[in-house]
Amino acid sequence: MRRLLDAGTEVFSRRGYHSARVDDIVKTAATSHGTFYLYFSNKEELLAALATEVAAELAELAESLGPLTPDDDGYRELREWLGRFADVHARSAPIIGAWTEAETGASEAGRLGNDVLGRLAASLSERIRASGEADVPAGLAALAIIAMVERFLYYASTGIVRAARDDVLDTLASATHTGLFASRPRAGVART
Amino acid sequence: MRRLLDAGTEVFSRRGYHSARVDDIVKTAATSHGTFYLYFSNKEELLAALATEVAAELAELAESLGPLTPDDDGYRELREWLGRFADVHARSAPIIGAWTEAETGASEAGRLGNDVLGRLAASLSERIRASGEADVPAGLAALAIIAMVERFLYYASTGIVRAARDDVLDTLASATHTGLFASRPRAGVART
Amino acid sequence: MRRLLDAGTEVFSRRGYHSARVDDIVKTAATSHGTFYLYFSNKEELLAALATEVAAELAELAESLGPLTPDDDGYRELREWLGRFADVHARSAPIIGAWTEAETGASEAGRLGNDVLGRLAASLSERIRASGEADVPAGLAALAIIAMVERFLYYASTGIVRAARDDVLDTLASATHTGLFASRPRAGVART
Amino acid sequence: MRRLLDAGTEVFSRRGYHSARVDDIVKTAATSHGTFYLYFSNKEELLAALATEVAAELAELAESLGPLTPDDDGYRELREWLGRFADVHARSAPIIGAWTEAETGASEAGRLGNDVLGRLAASLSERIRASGEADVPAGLAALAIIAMVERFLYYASTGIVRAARDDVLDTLASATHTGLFASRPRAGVART
DNA sequence: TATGAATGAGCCTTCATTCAT
DNA sequence: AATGAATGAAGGCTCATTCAT
Repeated sequence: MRRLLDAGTEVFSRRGYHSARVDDIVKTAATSHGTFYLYFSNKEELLAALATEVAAELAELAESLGPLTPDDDGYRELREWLGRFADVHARSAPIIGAWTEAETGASEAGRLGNDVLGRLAASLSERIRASGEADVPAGLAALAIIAMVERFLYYASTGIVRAARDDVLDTLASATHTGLFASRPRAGVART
Repeated sequence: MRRLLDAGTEVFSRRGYHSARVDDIVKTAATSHGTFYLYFSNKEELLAALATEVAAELAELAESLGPLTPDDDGYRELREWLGRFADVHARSAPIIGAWTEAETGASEAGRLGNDVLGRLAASLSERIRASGEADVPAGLAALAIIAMVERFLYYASTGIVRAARDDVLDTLASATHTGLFASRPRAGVART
Repeated sequence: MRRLLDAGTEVFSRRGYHSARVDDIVKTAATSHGTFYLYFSNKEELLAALATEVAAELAELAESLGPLTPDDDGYRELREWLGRFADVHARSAPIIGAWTEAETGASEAGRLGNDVLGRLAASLSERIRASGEADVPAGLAALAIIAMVERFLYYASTGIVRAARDDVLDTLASATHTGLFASRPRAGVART
Repeated sequence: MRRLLDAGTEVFSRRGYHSARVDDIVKTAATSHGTFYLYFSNKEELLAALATEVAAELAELAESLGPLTPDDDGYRELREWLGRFADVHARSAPIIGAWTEAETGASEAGRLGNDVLGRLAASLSERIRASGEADVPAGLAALAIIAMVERFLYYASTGIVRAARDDVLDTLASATHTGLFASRPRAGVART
């Protein structure tokens, strides 16, 4: 069962939902089709289990963020957290991608994404609020930061961004810290 | 042929690559399977054509960005450009998603993404450099900003972020402008 | 499509519903799986189509019964009709058997049997009533006669009854005619 | 083992041969797959055992028929016997049906049916012969009567015939008694 | 150019049977 | 004797692609 989950992670990550054949998973796990359907009632259910695992990891990650401050301590905390984010992201992104592709109904997938990302954003907002600083970003801004982190890590994993891990993390930490503590809303400027 | 391209856009956008059946496309276009294979030698080729179209639109978008300055004019320019980005993104994202899902080999897909995103990032860098301001972000930072814009628009389209279009654009313009002109690299802080 | 129906008749008759493989049917019809599913959305639907055909044949058979009288003319009419019954039964029984085995829900199957058998029994009752004779059998008795005919033909087809076609028909005609015109209800006799 | 036989009776009766899963039987019997294959070498063998049991019951039933006479005593005897037939039939018919569906080769199934039904018909003939009456029906006619009884009980069990048990038995007793003592062969009438 | 009926390889899923404990 | 996890052959169904008209 663990073997099937691991095999599923590997195969879904490599091929996505539709291209992943149960046969691949079963061969990777070195079991039989029968065993697969003993533990999961279909291909989608295995993916759902993986998505759930991954969502839990991300939720835990959200909790692991310490208090953020404008000073170097805050920066360091952020940068370390982003390092952990990068690790979790490497495992979770392909699974969430496959889950989105499977679209068990946008409802499920949407809810998963909503929950997880919302929790990450909430963590960010909360940790700064805890530091008592001004310029606390609205939920929207926190989500924008999460968006940047998530997508940039994806660029890095794809090779669209070709940079060393440390440079990637520095860039993100810097941009994020700036975004959190130096945002200057321009609401006054006319929209067109 | 145009009808097939449009039908492809619609169906690939709604269902992704694997779930889109040639039959769906053909019915949407009100033609026959035979005609489909008269113009495209297979399902993937139609998608490739769409991806190319979409890449061209994004390239054009990249060119349409005016000079960026730290002042309100620069902000306004940025905000307007982001409005156009949002429009193009709405059409292009599902196609690029489908193209990624199809992954005729990461090579093609990667190259496409690389080209397009690189061009967008290059535009950003260039436009600021043109304004003669300091703090010109490295290519990496420009890509981080693109990442944020792209993903945040995706959040908005999915409903993960539930906000009015103007709020979404304000948030992005603000974060982007800040990122471009107020970045304070922390290279000095020790990594852990 | 006709080829598929004929192939279905042959294969379902020989093997029943569950043992009949779509592959057998398709090979017998000299077509492909694709074609099969072009005309029928699944194995069961083909059988349903056959059951409907067969039900129509039986309904027609019910109508083809002429007036029955106690005399030799009536006997002759009955005997001829039974001959036609035997022919139709030979084709219909295996299909109805397969249909029962498939049990699309006893509802459908039950309804089919009910309709068809009810119509046959109604024909019998009606034709005698038309002859103005006494001893008109109740619907129940008419059904008992149909039961006998149906099952006895089955015995004959299976080899449980090993007799020439004419002997089988004589036996049935005789028993039926007697049953219709010489029934002596014993309602007065105490039940135990 | 008894538990397995009972479970088999229940499950085969409810679902027929092919739709009955060994798992269902094993769960109903509250044992394991391993135990199943300890007593029966395969699914079919369990059914065969049940068919044999049922055949024995029917053979016993055949023996239990007393002497038949044209008078009310004979009628009463017949009617009582039919009551016992109805009971045995309720248990045996689904099993024989499943056995037919399994058709380990028509040979086995045919032989079983042949034996059992032949024995029932023989009993009927014999009991009348014993009464010394004329018009002793040929084996064929006796089988026709058995056919009627069997099938009519089936109609009643299915709901095709919707009548109270007593009405069903009265109808059968009446028709049978008539058939046995009032048959007027029409061998003289020309066949067409 | 256009059509759409036909094809068949491929994949998901089931379930009778086995065997190590 | 009993267990039940594991096996894998078998079969229903889909859908991209072809080709005769």
